[in-house]
Amino acid sequence: MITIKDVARNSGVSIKTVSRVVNNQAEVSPETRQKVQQTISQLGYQPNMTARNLVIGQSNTVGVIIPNSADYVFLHPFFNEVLRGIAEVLSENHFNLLLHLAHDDAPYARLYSQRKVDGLILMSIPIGDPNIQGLEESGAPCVCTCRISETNNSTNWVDADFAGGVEQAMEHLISLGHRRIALLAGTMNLVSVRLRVLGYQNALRKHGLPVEDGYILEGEFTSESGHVLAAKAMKHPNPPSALICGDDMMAFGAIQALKELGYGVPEDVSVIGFDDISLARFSSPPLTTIRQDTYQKGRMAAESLLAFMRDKHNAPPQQILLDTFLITRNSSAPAKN
Amino acid sequence: MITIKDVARNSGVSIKTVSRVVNNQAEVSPETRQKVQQTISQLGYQPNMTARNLVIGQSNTVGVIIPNSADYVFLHPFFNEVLRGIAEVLSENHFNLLLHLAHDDAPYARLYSQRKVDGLILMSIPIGDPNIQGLEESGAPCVCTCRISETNNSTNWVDADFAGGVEQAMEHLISLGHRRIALLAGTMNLVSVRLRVLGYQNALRKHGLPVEDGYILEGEFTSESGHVLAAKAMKHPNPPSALICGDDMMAFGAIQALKELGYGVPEDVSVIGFDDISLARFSSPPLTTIRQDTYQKGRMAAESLLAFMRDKHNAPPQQILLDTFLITRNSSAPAKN
DNA sequence: TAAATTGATGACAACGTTGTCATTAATATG
DNA sequence: CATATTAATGACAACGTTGTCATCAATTTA
Repeated sequence: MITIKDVARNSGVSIKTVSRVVNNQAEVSPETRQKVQQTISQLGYQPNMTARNLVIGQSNTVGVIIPNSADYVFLHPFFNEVLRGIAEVLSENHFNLLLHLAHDDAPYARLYSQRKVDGLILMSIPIGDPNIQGLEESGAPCVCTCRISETNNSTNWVDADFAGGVEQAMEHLISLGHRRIALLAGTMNLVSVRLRVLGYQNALRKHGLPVEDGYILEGEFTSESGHVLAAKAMKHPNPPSALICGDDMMAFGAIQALKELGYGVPEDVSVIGFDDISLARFSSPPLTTIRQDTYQKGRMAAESLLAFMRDKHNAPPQQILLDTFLITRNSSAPAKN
Repeated sequence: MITIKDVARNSGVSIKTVSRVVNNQAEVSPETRQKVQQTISQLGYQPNMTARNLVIGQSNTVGVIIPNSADYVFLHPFFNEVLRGIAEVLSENHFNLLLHLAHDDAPYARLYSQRKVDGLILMSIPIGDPNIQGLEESGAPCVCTCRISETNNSTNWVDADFAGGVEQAMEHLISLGHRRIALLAGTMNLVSVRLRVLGYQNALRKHGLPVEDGYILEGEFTSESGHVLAAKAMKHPNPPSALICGDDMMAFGAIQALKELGYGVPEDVSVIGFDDISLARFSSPPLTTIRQDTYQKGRMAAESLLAFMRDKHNAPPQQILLDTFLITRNSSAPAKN
């Protein structure tokens, strides 16, 4: 391995001068600079970042935490769009991206305490995650792509407007004449899911509609879960004429279940998804859904973290709410009666 | 920041002894060990991995390279399954995962030269990638989830059996009576695509069928491309009765195009995909496709790399071919005539 | 002309670990 | 009992950088 010493010896200067050239610092004469640069490319020298990081006391790396206990998060189609947004921003800012699966037994705060990363982006952390406390104690700069609790405003977070999105879907359905609308929600230990419920309730209240018992069904963000919950919803004594699903995967499963039960979509039952993943328009019928800009979400999360890291003392926690958009396709139609 | 010195001072031993305790080395008396461990948890000491890595001369990190010039690779649904496989194996082996988008101007060999990673996993690198040479010169341990060239056997790689998979699909279609089968391939600068073509040609030859001009269409792994190519295929003077697509996304686009042109799928035209992504069974009709175990592919790639890194000198390059499986759903049916 | 300032450079410590080797005390061996 | 061996520990160098400060020559200022 070629080190800075080799370069120094070969170009007849001190290691400090080589360091100055490598880091593009001013106080080097043009001749010396050129001589050193020539030696560097001749020897193929590359600075050892580990040594550099040790001295400057940071790693130029950001950790991205993904819960692996809930497999669907990692495998969910929206996940790589967020990740891509994050990766691009980090790359533009010459930061590395350390991808880390959260297990229960490996507290991710260690990534910071052990100086592997300078900050963390947390994706879809469930409420009550035991690692959160250790994380706060460690003092790691941190941004969540979800709120950690509904009321929390001491953390940085970037969220889609889940409540607003569901409200949009409700407005759409209500304007089509639907009055019996069920919500196939995700796991209630996610704030994003609780916010969907909030939006659902807000819309009902606004239009003076009753909150029917058994119209809010809890499940997971998978097609299987959507399948199960849709079947369950239709067994309700007063079955709904429309379903709003926690995400598009659930919606796909729900549509399949409805078809199996002999319901036409959207003739008998309207179905609305959430996310607008790239396949939403290939389902049958093409899916009406609430679009969230997941790529942008990733970019914002990374930018917010970098800004916070640069200016830890003065920066107040940033809380960013991203707009959602109703994409009307063919899975929603006027209510029958 | 608490360092090893603080722990040493607080427990009245030398830093070397603390180091021994931290690294669970044998030659420490039980009493000393306990005393030190107590101080560690009392002070909340976490070793600085940067310093450690500097001394031991490795980073315990593996880089995963994803080309970002071809966006579809990153955004492709199969990608996170591979990544998850990789991430799990690395995590099990206490390695970190550095995710890196390949741009043209940032040669990824530097990740190794600069000691940021101990080895690399390359995903879907196109033929003629200018970074490959620098990578070989750097001597970085390396595994590709694709072959870099058809004939290359000096690199480690893990591949699905693309040729065999397409051959399976061909056998299936031929047994259903199809004789006019087109291949909607991906970009020809990927070895995996060339291997698909190879499988296609093998099957034709085996059954004494002619290679019809204009039946192999080049495109991208996107639904848009599938849409365009399917339309193009059906304009052929002797239009095909079946389409084999480079991946499921293309198949979704192709099915949509066929429907728009008034063809029934599978009554008029059979369509077969590749990958069996989780949504393949939600398309309409549910998609017949060649399944590849992408999660396993990720695991194998990571395991192969770790094995190679442990034993760089003796280990010959590993070349692993993973089986594919035909999943028969409803998008393929007997030929009409 | 002498003193002060500037520019270019290098010697050396520091970052927080681990590796090497020496030292000491306790134990085993002849 | 004297010597050899083992176990436990620590002093110090090393890893490859950057930061601090000193040095020296060249220039500017008074």
